[in-house]
Amino acid sequence: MARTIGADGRKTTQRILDESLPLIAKLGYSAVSMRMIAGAVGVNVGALYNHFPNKQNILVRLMTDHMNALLTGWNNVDTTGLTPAQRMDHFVRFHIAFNIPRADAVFLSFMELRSLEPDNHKVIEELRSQYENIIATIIRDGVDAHEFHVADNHVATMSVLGSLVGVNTWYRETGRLSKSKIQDYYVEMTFRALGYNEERDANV
Amino acid sequence: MARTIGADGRKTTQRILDESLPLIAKLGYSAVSMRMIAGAVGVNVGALYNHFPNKQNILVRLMTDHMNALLTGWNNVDTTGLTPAQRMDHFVRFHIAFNIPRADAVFLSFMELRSLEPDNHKVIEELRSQYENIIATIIRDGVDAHEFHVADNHVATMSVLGSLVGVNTWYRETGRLSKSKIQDYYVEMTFRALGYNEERDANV
DNA sequence: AGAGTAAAAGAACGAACGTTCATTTACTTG
DNA sequence: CAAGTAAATGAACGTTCGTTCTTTTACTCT
Repeated sequence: MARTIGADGRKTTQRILDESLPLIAKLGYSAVSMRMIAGAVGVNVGALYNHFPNKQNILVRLMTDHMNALLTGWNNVDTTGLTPAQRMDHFVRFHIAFNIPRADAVFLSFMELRSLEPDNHKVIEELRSQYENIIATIIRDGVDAHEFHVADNHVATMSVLGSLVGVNTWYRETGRLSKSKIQDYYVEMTFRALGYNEERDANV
Repeated sequence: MARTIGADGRKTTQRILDESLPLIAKLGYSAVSMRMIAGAVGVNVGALYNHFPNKQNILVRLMTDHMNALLTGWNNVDTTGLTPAQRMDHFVRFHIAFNIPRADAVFLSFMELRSLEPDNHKVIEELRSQYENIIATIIRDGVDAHEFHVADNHVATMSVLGSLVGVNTWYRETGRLSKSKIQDYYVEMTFRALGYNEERDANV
């Protein structure tokens, strides 16, 4: 056999990404072989190399595509004229809404950094820190505007991010809580953790 | 060559565990070969099989040892006669103090569940949920005692756990903040997130 | 001291790995 | 319709994988 009827390069490239994502998220990058991916796509191993130069490049594409979509997604949220607290409200809801349907990509992007060669690692790490900066900036602005009261900006940023990232580890589509209820709860807890509208200063 | 001078089975077993831990934490279970482990220990590949029946068993030992130490550690914290809020204070400090020096084991125990065969997976998952239950119980008791005010017990549990687990992803020994300052900050933010001593009820 | 066991070396096993390559076939373009 | 390119096959490459096995040596116990 050779080229099959209806074969389309762009479609095959996308299918490789689509099939790789859940495989790598479930089993880990090292545990997924090119033959597994080829099998899931329904193609011979060698054909993968028409679309990606090597295995690592598939992982890199998955990660950069996800991180870029995440940052672009937030950029498309209109926050002009909003107070820091209102921006945080929007951010928490955005993060949850964006990440829940992308559990595999989220997991992979946070977990498989260690599988990347140094140069690729740098690229992804940079995108990742841009996302952290979004939170850090909102918190700083909120503190400056006396809406938030935190003992330490960095610890607050990391605590908020950790709490949000954790949603993906336990949320199940079929669960008891709707997505919008979860958003409400997380906004509430985030605001509390950040000392929103407290009279007193942080007593630490 | 054969048996080396001074070779001691129990010591070698422990060395295998000690060397495997950072390797697997850094590279992932699948990416670490038995030859790498043997090399780190300073022993031939075949010798590993005098101490562990197979590769997976090394991972299982690392995980069970860690989870058991974690649960035992908390059991050894005396909380008799304490209010739920005081227990939470102790718990947050315990979690941070225990986990920071064990970053590799923490990471591995949460991340390599997917590398376990079903039976082993079940065992570790059970230990893991025991730990979640500690938090859930304190929160429930605190709500019953009107010390905490949360909209949803489970979401609150997961948010607190996520925020705490995240410490390990950013804490560095050489960082700006001492361990005890971090404990103070996290206790404060956890209490706030749980609506500690609020007059009003949760307004969600 | 001699017998039995514990702990290592080191070679070897087949299977699976990522990758390459020649080849074949389908599509596109002039 | 012919020439060139895109996209696949399937076999093969050299490595590395987890694991097994035989052999050798160090220690322990009577």
